[in-house]
Amino acid sequence: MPRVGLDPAAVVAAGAALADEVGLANLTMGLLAERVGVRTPSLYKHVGGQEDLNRRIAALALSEAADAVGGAVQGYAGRDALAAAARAFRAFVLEHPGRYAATIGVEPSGPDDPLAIAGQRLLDAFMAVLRGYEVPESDVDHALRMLRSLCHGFATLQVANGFQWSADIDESFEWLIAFADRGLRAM
Amino acid sequence: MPRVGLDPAAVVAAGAALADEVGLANLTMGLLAERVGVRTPSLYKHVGGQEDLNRRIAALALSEAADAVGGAVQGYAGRDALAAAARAFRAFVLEHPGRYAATIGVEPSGPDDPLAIAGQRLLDAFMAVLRGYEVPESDVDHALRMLRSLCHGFATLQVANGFQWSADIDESFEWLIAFADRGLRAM
DNA sequence: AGCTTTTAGCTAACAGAGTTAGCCAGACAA
DNA sequence: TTGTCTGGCTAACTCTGTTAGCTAAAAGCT
Repeated sequence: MPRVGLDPAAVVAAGAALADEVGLANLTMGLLAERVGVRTPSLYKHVGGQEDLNRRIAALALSEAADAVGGAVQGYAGRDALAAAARAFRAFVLEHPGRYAATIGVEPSGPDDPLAIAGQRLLDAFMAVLRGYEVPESDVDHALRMLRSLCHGFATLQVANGFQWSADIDESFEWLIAFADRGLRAM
Repeated sequence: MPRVGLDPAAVVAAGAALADEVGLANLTMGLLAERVGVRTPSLYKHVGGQEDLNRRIAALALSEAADAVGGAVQGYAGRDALAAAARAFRAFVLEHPGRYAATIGVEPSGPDDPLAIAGQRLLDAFMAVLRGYEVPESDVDHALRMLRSLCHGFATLQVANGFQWSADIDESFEWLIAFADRGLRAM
């Protein structure tokens, strides 16, 4: 038996990539094993099982999303920052629908769970956007939730093909950014 | 063998109720069969299988959501209508998380698919809200998608326990309604 | 009522996915 | 070289979805 030299990170990365390709619902342990060149039970030497795999993929996805959004915002403020963050977030979800889907419904076990840390980093990136607007301290949490709901809702509806009729989706997203910008500036 | 007198509608209704109780991911054919007092294979006399069951639950959910939102809007206009629609939608998702989850990712097979009809009815209910604002014809689609993204995003994040820290969630939702109202009135 | 047809329930059986147990050889350290 | 650790393997089990084929209850017809 030639050793493949796997480790948990490699398994999780392959799982995330596979989830993006075939959809999270079709990510099976057998398929993942085949992809990394190993028999199914061998995966259990690296991850605890399907639920653990899902959590790790989710943590990876949130971390990558935080990097993408955080990086996109660098050097911008106000409307430019908002647009950059929103576009980066949506692009990430569209490019990595499987791994992003893994983030839905998972709950961190504690404050030092990598999942919680990655999620917080993503929130921080959006928080940085809000700093470019004069939103009262008491409204920051609400505004953050609004931004998150908007971006998450739009992106997930789009990947699920939830927008049926013909109007251009990119145009709608730009419209939505402008809408949020006007609202935030008017505070 | 005493006949139970099932029919597709009863199976779907029971499935939707069970999904709300145990979560869509834990809705199993065996569990549903037990719930309706029948052996598992007997379910296949009424629904085509798990995928078909999921589609039917989704159609039921969208239809009920359309009724809830449409009913709530009756007699209101402008901000009152927006608030009524948004609250009714979120309340529905919070009360019926399982059946609403079934709507995510399903695609209608054609224009006369009950799924498409129910989805259109829900959209129409939100469209009625927009009629109370002076939004230009060219922006209606974008505004509708914005409302949908907001409501869908907020509700799904909340049922997934996606809002971590302490600020009051109901308060955030009311803030969000006010935010959308200001933005729509300013067009 | 009696006969036929339909059909909703059943048991049996199978396929596929997740998981565990236990073995064995490759890699590394002394 | 030898011993330990560990990442791979096969075998086996459970649980879920599904199909096939049977039987009796209901429904319809004369």
